[in-house]
Amino acid sequence: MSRYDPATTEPKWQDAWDKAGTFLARRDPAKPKYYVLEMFPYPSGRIHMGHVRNYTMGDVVARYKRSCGFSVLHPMGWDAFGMPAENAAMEKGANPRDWTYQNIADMKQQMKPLGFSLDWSREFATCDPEYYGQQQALFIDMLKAGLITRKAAVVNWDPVDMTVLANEQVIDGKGWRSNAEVERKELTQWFFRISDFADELLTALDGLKDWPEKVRLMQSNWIGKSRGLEIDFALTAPTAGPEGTIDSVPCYSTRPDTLHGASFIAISFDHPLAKALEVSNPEMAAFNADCRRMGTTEEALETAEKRGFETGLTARHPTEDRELPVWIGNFVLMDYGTGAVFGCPAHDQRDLDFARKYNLPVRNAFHMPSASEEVGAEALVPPKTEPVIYVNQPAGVTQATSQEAIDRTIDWFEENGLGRGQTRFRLRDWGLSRQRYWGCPIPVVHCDACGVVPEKKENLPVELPLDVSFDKPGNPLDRHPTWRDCACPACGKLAKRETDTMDTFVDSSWYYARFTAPRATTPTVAEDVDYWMNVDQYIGGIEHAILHLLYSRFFARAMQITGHLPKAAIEPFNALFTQGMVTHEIYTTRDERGRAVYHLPEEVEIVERAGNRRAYLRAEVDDLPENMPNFDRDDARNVLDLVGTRVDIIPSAKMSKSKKNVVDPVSIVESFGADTARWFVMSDSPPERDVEWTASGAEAAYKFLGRAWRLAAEVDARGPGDAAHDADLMKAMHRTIAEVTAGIEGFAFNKAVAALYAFANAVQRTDASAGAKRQAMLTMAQLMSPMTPHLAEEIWHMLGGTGLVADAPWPKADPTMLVEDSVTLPIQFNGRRRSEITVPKDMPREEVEKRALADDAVVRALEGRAPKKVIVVPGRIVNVVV
RNA sequence: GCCCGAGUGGCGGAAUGGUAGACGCAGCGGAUUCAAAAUCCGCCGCCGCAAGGCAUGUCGGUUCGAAUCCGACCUCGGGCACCA
Repeated sequence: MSRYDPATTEPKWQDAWDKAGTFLARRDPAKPKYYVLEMFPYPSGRIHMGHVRNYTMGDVVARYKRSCGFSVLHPMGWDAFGMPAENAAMEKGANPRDWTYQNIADMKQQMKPLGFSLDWSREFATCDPEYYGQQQALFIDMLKAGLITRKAAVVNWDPVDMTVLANEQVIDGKGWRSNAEVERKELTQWFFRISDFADELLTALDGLKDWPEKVRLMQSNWIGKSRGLEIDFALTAPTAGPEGTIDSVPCYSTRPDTLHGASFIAISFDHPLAKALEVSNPEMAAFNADCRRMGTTEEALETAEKRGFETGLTARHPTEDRELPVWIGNFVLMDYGTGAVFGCPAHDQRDLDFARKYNLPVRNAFHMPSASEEVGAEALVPPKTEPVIYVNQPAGVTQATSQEAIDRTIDWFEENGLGRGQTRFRLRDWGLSRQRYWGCPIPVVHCDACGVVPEKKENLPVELPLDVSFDKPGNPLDRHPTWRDCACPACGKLAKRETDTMDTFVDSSWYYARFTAPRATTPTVAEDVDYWMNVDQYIGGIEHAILHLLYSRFFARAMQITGHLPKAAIEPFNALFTQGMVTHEIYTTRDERGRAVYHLPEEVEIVERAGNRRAYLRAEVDDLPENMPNFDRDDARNVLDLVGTRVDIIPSAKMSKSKKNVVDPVSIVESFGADTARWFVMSDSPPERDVEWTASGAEAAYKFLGRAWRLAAEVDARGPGDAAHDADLMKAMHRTIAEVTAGIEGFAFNKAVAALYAFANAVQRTDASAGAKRQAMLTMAQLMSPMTPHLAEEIWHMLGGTGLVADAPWPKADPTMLVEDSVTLPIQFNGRRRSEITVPKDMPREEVEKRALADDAVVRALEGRAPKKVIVVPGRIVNVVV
């Protein structure tokens, strides 16, 4: 073979690995284990560059750890339940099961050529009855352990399609298909009691040292521990409610220090008081009904215009002789706190906007020490650590930081029996019921005599029926008579199966544990989870920073309580890495009505001249030679400006089908090979940031791999060389080993790649002996092998390496080869670089200073003045200050 | 709206308190070639003939020294509990 030829070599080495069983994970008590996991994909049917990047990162770590002597577990599976399968069923009449398994087969076929070091023998899909049956067993154990409860929750209800909508199916408050105004509807639902673990999930975050700080912060804020005060505001006129007379409104506040500034009470439209009053007040009922049409997301609530309805009731201020009007506010939710708040406009922007709108009074509870201005358009909300001057503070605080004042206020109210200090969490219980077909059936039965009864474990899995139709909206399980009707597991009488299925987040909350024993007839097996758990390195998108990761952490605890995981695995992911997206430019033209029309990258011709990039529709460019006999592609821009259609280039955006800025990994692998795709996604951009896919970047990656191949093939071509240069090459080699190792260990793959580029330049330019070059290229192959495993095997084999490079131990940098004898120091004059000197590494500070002051540029700059100060930082810099 | 990030040449980025722009792309010049592709060598932040000046989203601060630390702002991205 005389050239780099990935099309033939890549399948060859993949076969070699398969035959040798190189990547099968084995429990090997003689070796330390390492578990690498990438967030498993949803089987959409097509892999995209984001997948390639995600799995390449995991593969680099897996292959590297393997070389370092670890017994590695690197599995792959499919997050296979979810709405797209049902949508496909509705749109194309496909069966969700067939559609999903076909997609899995397609995606696996696209993924295999990339050469990932995966143990495919452990593959499973969450829609396999073998998997979800064990999930049902977990559910039953958790139900019996008191980790699951049932209660009412609000869902998006489409009154036309008579179905529950996901948040993404609600567009501008309307159902995506019916276009009907969506309503809030209460349903009884199953919940995981995750809020019982709020404090534990919060404090345990401190132990997750190898998680990104930002993810821990996001989770911490999400859990939202707060200390506040619950105070009763007595109604001046008690009102008859559904469950007796309501004579006060309890309000929870994290800012009880500002009670003097309270100027109104706002209650939720679902508050018992609101429900009691609306019966006799049609106008209020209409307002409340309107509120109940709002979306269920926090975002919808927070961004909606703040509106209120005055109830006419008043409540007494608990410590001052005045009354506050009671309003219904669309921004107060019954699920939070007590469903009622006191409004303090001066120190809360939302309350201030509300007060200005409805002409409610605004009074300062405190001022800044420097000024005592009344609040205008903006609420006064200084950091809680800044001292402020209080006015008529209930606990008698005059000057203090807000934090101190809050603590003292809570104490004072408790001492005087006027309120209750409380710790609350923002985290709510995890509603897991979904009114959908394509999910894991909730294994319970509703019996008229026995109530809610869990299915017997021997009857698991409760399998989804296959004879379903999606011609009508709603959940087909709900109208499937033979599936729905069943025997009560307790009394044996005719009963009804639960027709709700589980949230797909449940599926992904324990798959990491299942990979340790994917075929077991129990959810997990002790000796396997003992050996393999935890996941040592977890890799996935930042979009999962909160929900998926928090739910998984909860599940690990629940599985420990129910005996499915050891105590040591209570935090399932030792280290977490969140990678960025793969982006691409978007190409648009406008149609006759001015709307954007998107074009695929391959439909666009980019013409680049003098630093300007312009794009044209390729079809027109291809037509040109016929139209113009003297067509010169170099001069295409000028010609195209006259006859071509200009295409606008919109810089990097997340790849999406609708914007047509997608690059298909399959076509990249076909034209350049898997190693090029892998090398490209690892180079240039740091892995936590987004990477922009560019055609020229992919070509550059391909060219470099060809160059590396040639350097190896031509080790002897330039003659025996000169052994006098060997030491320099070996120094460069050891420096490269150190840099690549540090790059992989520190998830800075782009820096590892840069070091390999530099090393290739060094090998190319050296006059060292052929033997030294051979050694350099063998090491180069090893260092490249995690990123470009096929090429590495090829070079290794070509240069006579023993066995597979995948089995060779990772090279170690010799520390004595990394030290330099002399060092070049920049010399600054008043902080600006003027010159530099090269001195022996260990030169004493005084001598360095003397040399620096004797430097021509320094003498010139001093103009005869004496330096005021000379700063010498050994090994780094000299700064002369006058 | 709230929470969390990110902003450095024409482009991707490097430098985490000490020479801003490593390495790569694009571009420019040269070698090789009948020619082209490929390959190889060199140049390459901006202004300036030069000396020098200006430059890390914007404005201010700390420091002998700031891309890096602090404060305010701007823009873009992620999440907001039924998308996965």
